[in-house]
This record gives sequence, structure tokens and C-alpha cells, in this order.
Amino acid sequence: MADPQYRLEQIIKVLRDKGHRITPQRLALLKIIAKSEGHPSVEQIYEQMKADFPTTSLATIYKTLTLLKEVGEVLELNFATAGSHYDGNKPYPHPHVICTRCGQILDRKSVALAEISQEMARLTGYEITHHQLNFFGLCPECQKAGPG
Amino acid sequence: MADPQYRLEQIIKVLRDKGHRITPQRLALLKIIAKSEGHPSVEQIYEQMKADFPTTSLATIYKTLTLLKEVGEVLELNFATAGSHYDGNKPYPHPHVICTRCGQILDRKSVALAEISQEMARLTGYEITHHQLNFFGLCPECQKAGPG
DNA sequence: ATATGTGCAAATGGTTTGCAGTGAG
DNA sequence: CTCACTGCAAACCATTTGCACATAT
Repeated sequence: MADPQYRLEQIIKVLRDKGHRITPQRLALLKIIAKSEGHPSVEQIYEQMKADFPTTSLATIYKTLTLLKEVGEVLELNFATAGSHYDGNKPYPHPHVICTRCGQILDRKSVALAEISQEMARLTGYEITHHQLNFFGLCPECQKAGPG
Repeated sequence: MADPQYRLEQIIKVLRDKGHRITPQRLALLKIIAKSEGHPSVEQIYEQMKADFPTTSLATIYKTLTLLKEVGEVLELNFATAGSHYDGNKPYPHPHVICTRCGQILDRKSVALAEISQEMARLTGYEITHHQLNFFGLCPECQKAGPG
């Protein structure tokens, strides 16, 4: 993973360059997603935010996440299970492995996805802008626990 | 794609074998998703259902789709855009190409995904049960229309 | 005959929006 | 100083649930 501090400054620069303000609330959110190894949900971000900003609202978090999506500095993961998760470390498409029981989300290195993406573009005439590849199953811990 | 008639009978058999009743409403829904080439949304299924069953409710459609998911006879696609889409032709994981402007959804043959899936399982210790691979971008038609 | 399925209406829950007040630049 | 941002509350909308009635088996 990239250096969290560098990543944070990178996001701030992008926001500033595009004319967006860096408020204390935004800075707090940026710190959370820039250093997050796990892919936090909105609710998890909200809980962490409340430590520093007890009056922070979910609306502000959603608005900031939407902004970050627009400038391409966060990746939104959404599965059938309610509630999106966000990745501020690697805002570009990449594979994930998700435990369907405990919800753990792992990152994995790309597996020649760029080539697959190009092949898709060639076969369909599409101009591919992004993709999402998710693997679902049981993590080793949940396998031990037996069928639920 | 498989023969729609065969596909329909296959789904019916699975439901019967698992002790579920084949009601007229279910049959109508099965016909819709068994022959659908495009990946219909709940709303689209609902509209088609109303032709034969004007009193059909969304609740029933959701319940039936949930049942079909449980028995593995339909694949649910859900992106960030509100509203899931369902594939009754190919209920197993496979790649899709989605136009982010007009919403068109294309199927594509699997690109060695089984191997990638195995590799993921090996690297993570996960027991992979399913996956989802989606490519997003602009379809040829929408590219012509220019940036919107 | 009877448990399962249907369909209405109400509830749920994640996300979005409107707007008055606040503060970053 | 000004316009973008915040945060509250209300709205939204896909999906789920409760329950009385209907019906496939």
C-alpha cells in the first residue's frame, strides 16, 4: 500500500486543484479513508468521525464521498448486501475477496485485468472506463466455524 | 444462449424438486426471465407481469426473485445505480459490459475466470462460492452522442 | 385439507435533498 | 466578504415484512 501520509496529501492536492475547500470535517474523513486498510462502510466512517466531530452528520459524509468519487480519489464497492464500502487507498479498479459470512474484504493484486478490459473493449466497441471484480466466499475463519 | 423453453423447464424442475409450488404468477415471471436476453430490472419484470396479472405486486416479484436466488436459478447484478438486474439465462458468474449512460448490459463469455477464481482461493485460503465481474463504460451508440 | 403463495399496506434502511446557518479562502 | 460546506430534518426509493385471503398440491 502507498504511504498513508503521501496518499492524504495527494487527495488534498486534487481537491484543492479542483477548487474544493478543505474543511476540518473533510480532512478528518480523508485521514480515515487514506489510512484505512479495510474498506470502511459509511457507518464505520461515521463512527470514527464522531470521535473528533460529535455533530457530524451522515449527509456530510455522503456528500464528501460523492465528491471524492467524482474526482476519482475513492473507489466505491457495492454488493447485494446493503451499504457501500469505500477504498481510498486504491481508487482504481481491482479485485476483492469478500467473506459472505463475516464481511471481511481483502484486496488482491490485479490479475492481468487491464488486458481483459482491453479485450472487452475490442469485442464490444465499448469505451471501458472502469470495472469491478469481486470474489465471494467464506474466509478461513468462517470455514472453521462450520455451516451457519 | 440456452433454448428458452428448455431453460424454463429446468427452472420449474428445480423449484418442484425443492418443494416449491408453481403458481401462475411464478410461471409468468419464469417465462420472462428465462427468455430475457437483456438483464431485466425488477421494474421491467413488473411491467411485463402486469400484462397478464394486473394485480401482481412488487412484493411477490421480490419474493420470487429471492427464492430463485436461493435455489441458484437466477443471477443478481447490482451496481451503484439504484435497482438490481436479474439474469435467468446464465445464473452463474460471468462478465458483463454496462453502458454508464444508456444502461445497456451485455453478456460476454468468461475469460479464464475459473482459473483466476482458483488462484484467488489459493492465495487467500477462501472458499470461493461466486464472483462478479463488471466492466463499465460507454457503448458505441453513446460514444457517438458525445459527452453528456 | 393445509401449508404455501399472493397482494395489499406499512415499515425499513441506505442514501439524497432542502435549507438556514457557518466558516474556508 | 462570499460562496461553498455543514448538519439537521424531511424526503426518497428500492426492498422487506406482516398479515388476511387465496390456491396449488
